[in-house]
Amino acid sequence: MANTGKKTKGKQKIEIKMIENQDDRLITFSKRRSGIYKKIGELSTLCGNEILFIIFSPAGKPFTFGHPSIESIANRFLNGNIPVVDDMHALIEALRTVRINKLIQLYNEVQSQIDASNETQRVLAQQITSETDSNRWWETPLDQLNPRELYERYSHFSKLLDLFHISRSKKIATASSTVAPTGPAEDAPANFPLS
Amino acid sequence: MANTGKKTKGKQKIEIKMIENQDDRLITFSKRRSGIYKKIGELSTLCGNEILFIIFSPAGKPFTFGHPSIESIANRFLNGNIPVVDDMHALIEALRTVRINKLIQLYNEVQSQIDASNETQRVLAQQITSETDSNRWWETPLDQLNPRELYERYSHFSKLLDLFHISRSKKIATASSTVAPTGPAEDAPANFPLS
DNA sequence: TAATCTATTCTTAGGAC
DNA sequence: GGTCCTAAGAATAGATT
Repeated sequence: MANTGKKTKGKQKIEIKMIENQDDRLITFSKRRSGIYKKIGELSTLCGNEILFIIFSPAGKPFTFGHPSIESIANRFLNGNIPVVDDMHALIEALRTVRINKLIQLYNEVQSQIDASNETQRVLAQQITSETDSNRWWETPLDQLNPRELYERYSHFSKLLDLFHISRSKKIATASSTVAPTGPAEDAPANFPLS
Repeated sequence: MANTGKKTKGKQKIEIKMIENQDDRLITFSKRRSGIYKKIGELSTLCGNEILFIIFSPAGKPFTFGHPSIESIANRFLNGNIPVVDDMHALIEALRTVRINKLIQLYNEVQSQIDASNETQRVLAQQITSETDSNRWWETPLDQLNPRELYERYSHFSKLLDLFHISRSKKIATASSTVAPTGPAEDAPANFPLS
């Protein structure tokens, strides 16, 4: 037979650079992301460790993958499973671990609030236009590590919200007492000024 | 030649379950972690997206891998590169993205504070025993999403610190004003009571 | 501890549906 | 979007150095 008999070209070597064709890029993104999920799951199982994986799609949408459950990470310290603290260094390590776990837990809370279902999405959207509850998640500060930066961000947030006539009549609850009052809505530029 | 001539056994198939032998487990952890780093880097390059990867070693030590720089993710929103917000859903998405980016930034801050160098570690340890600055990082609350839980945690922290005669004379600064005063140090059980 | 080796398994690019 | 297929490239278990 003159024909090679090969039914497909099989895997081809590709150069590691941005895939220009959007369809190919999306396919590759999906395939390789799954492959990484699998590898993460295997590594977690093989080595008994805990993993958080966050990836932003080209469109900016975040995908996460945690192994095992992220809750197990967050609860490790709360359950009293504190590593033997036999010196100052170990204490610092333990506190760091807690802090990181808290981050993960926080992330997961946000994630579950948003991604739970389309219904949740609808409820959130409804709340924006009808409720005045100041305890909504996007209005609570994430932390107090950098009060100044946090203030600036929330100032931006409040402007954004104003642009959409959302929070005109509310105070933005933050850890800082010096948050500027949110002014009336203005015409909305695509990029609002930063200060 | 009766000998097979094979110099090694090559890659063997393994069952995906906890590797009991600690040496093998550590080797596998190191090898596969590198492999995942590589795949993440490739995916980021191929598809132009941004990735954060956090993995806790069996000993609890966190490893991170971000592609490209984590700063680029955190700054995306601050730089005014806000996606066109043409409806309420998109606004929610944008706010969520900011929130996640803030988490990433926070994580990175903690990471850099701790991992920068051994010297930083030493300085921190020294501060524990000699300074009274209430703004030290491990005493500032991460967030205010769950004040009750935060209070409980810091109550535990203060007990831990007491056990090591660290913070006997200080108040633990928290977002809550109802933090229990830290009592005198007691004998240190491996697992202190949770309430 | 880290790098190297090699045979084998695993992953995946490119299609087809 | 998802599945299946194949063949070739890539990763890696087990060992050595």
